[in-house]
Amino acid sequence: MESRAKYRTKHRDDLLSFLRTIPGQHVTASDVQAYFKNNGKNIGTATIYRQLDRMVDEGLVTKFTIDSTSPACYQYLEPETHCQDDICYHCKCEECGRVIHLHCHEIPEFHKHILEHHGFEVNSMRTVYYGICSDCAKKRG
Amino acid sequence: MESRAKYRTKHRDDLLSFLRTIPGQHVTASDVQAYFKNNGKNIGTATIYRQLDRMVDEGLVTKFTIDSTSPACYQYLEPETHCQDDICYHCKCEECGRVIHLHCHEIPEFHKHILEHHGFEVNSMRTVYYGICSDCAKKRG
DNA sequence: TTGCGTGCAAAGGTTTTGCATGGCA
DNA sequence: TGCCATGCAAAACCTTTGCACGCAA
Repeated sequence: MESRAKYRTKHRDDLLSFLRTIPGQHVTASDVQAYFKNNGKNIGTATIYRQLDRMVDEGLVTKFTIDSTSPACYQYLEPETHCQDDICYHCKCEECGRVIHLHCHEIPEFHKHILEHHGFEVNSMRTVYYGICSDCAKKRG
Repeated sequence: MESRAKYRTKHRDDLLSFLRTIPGQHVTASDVQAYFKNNGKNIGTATIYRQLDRMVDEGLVTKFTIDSTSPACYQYLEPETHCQDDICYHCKCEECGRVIHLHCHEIPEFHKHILEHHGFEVNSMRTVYYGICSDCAKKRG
């Protein structure tokens, strides 16, 4: 099945340019819209969702959800960091709600174990580790 | 800070009884409401959300989200499997939607690493590994 | 010229909230 | 009796959809 021909539009270029200025960061559709509004450019909500979803399909961007009440997050994937070594993993603190980006070499090895011994191929971009961050652990005592 | 006194109500008992009949299964708030409606009992939407969220706080139930458009899932946690040795870990297949319960001794060790080297205390009951199950991987070829 | 992209507004669906009433302790 | 729980409806919120028009190729 062929996919439809895709056009390169000004909005798409603007979106990609913006995303490239914030590598590794998470933004919501509404964050993106606010950024353009602050810079005098208006992009419709639907357009932002449509372009972002298209980029997810194209593998340029990942999308993930922390929980059902907060909006979806999008993150631009830098082409040069597509190698397994520099992927960041997401830890969400259940107490303060902060999302910590973890760079840990043991995680890919752990995922490899799960694949080889349990046949399940973990999607690193999608999986979120829930727990308590060090700051909140200290406060708890 | 003290937490408020909590009451034991008929709706709460009904909800817990129902959840205990479907251990390891995931239900949405709307599934739960439909179940009671089919059995002639009416429980308001808000009540279901409020009780379910309270059970999550109490550690009786876990809640997780597949993506931002589908509703949140709730799962009753059987008390007898609360001991560390028999905790099962949840893997959700992004393709077929199935949830695989994994018993793996490397997971607690991995979580220990995250805690000791990165200061983040993973909550095993809440964390869900997203990815592709072996069946779907085979179908993909 | 063809058909994809866009804007706007409306619709769709889930979850939360306000308030009066009912029920547990 | 004092709070907490509930029901109902409305509100809030994110995301998708329909349609007419604009624009890329």
